[in-house]
Amino acid sequence: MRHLQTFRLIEAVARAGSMRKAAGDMNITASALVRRINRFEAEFGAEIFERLPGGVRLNPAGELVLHHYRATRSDLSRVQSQVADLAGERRGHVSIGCSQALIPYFLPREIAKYRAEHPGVTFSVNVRDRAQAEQELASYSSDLALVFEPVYLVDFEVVHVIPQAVNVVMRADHPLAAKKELRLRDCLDTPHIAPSAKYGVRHLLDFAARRGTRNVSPLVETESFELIRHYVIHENVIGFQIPIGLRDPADGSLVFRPISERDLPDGNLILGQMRGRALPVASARFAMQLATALKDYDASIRS
Amino acid sequence: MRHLQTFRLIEAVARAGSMRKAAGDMNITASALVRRINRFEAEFGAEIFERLPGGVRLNPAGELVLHHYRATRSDLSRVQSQVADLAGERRGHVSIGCSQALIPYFLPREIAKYRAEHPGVTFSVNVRDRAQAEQELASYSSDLALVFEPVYLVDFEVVHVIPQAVNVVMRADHPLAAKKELRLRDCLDTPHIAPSAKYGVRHLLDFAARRGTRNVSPLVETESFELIRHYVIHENVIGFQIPIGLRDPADGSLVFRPISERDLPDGNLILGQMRGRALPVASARFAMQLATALKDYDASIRS
DNA sequence: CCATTGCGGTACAAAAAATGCACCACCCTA
DNA sequence: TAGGGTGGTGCATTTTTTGTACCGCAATGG
Repeated sequence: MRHLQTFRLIEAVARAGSMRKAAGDMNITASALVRRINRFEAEFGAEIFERLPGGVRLNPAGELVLHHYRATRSDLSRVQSQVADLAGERRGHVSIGCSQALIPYFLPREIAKYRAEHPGVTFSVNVRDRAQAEQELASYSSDLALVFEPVYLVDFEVVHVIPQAVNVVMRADHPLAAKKELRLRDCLDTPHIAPSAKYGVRHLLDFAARRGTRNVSPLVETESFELIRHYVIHENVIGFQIPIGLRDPADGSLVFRPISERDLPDGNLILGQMRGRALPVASARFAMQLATALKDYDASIRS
Repeated sequence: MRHLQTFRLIEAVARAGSMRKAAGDMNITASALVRRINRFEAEFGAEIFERLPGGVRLNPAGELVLHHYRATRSDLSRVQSQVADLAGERRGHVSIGCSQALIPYFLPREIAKYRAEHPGVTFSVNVRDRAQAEQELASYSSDLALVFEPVYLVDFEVVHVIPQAVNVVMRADHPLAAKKELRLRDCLDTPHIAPSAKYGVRHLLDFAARRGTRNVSPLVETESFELIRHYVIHENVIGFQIPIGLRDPADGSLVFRPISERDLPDGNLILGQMRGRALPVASARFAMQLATALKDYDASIRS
């Protein structure tokens, strides 16, 4: 939609922090860009950038303008999506920010299932930590967030929530594998590998450990749960993950055991969107499918 | 804002029902207009007008596009208003659709009071019946509605409400003027002049009369409450109006008496806006002032 | 301390886009 | 069947936008 071009340029300038850089990014001359910005400011009635030596920065008015643009763009794409729906084309794009645990099993299955019915719908899936996922909802960078233990910013609206207990991941021959349920102290006493602090699993572990005046002291700390799953095969230590990110391997080499609820409360896996936003048709339908799938999944692991 | 020009043209075409007429209205050639519309449809990905012999009409997709435009325009003007507020200019425009009763006394006083503090703010005030007022909120044609007994469409959000009893208006020498409070049957038995059916006062009267198996049979039926107030001076009949549209004249020629609540329940005078819409700063502030004024007014007539 | 570098901004010509004019095919109506 | 209305289109013209080459300025780095 060409009538939003100026806003796209404004966004690029805000991102680049410099008109000349932004001009390069947008394949345009700096002079043309400068004039578009200046003309917009004149027409709009106020400056939207602070001119600093060495670049520019959005001022508060500019923040408002940028937010208006993002809301407009989002609403327009919603309209286009609804129109495509009207015409029976059922096209669209769904953009999701999610925790790592959803990557290996849950989301691939759900996306494939959705695309089987609506082949015209495309997806973007990005791993984001709890804060990032919510921030991207607010900037209309993604339509949905599916995160473990979100931080609950003001604009976060919960669509569906299921509880998930933190599980211990280890080799089948690990001493602790014999027990059906583990105590937190056993886990902390044995060598362990843990995710870094910005993830919900670690957050819950830290909180529970501190309550028992203990500390999580991982021998390896990582941002990758995939690393955790694979590392425990090579060195016989324990790792942590939530069940939705785990599946018994065919060779039985890995086992998972929940940590007793006495020590560690269940965390929440939450599907959310930006508060008050009208999602595009495809995203809204997919969110509904996800909510159903989460509900069924939760029912299945409880039975 | 020039980037919305195409949408303005679309709106004009939708209003005119013909591209050539719209082209005339917008001081542009039909050819230019046709090409802009066609280019927009190509870019948008779908037709937004039905081509009929003898003109064009918005199709459902077009309705969505037009609604998007109105929402966008409204949000943009909200942003501009907020920015002006940031800059301490305190400019803006407030657009109100209201019932006739508010015209003579209440709104002029409140608007003057507001403008005394914010001289940069301009107003448009239009008399609308109950359905129109709400419909104009939905199309972003007005920011606020202040109506007696609204019909409550889905998108109507109540900001403040006060009860108002239907009053009888008559000359001081009318026989019924002797009583402090009138019964409905007395009013229906005496010659009366009444507003037409689309107004809340008549709606309440009709409803109450039918309950008593009676009929409102006005000797003059009018859409103008001003006519009612003046007519009862010339022919000694009774008329109806709500208190907020009435004030004792200096010469004591007119008197007002409430109809007993046993016969006629109080109606609601309601200040509302479009559901979920973020109003421009000036409109939001004025709505708050109106709510306070209504509350004070209600308290004063009860004491 | 002065040359260099990168910044936003601007004059002028070239390129691109929008517009106006004349005209077409079409459909309804008188 | 003729006439007036509709949406749509080729072409020359006008308006707008862009690119090139600059300017003045402030920070930076030898």
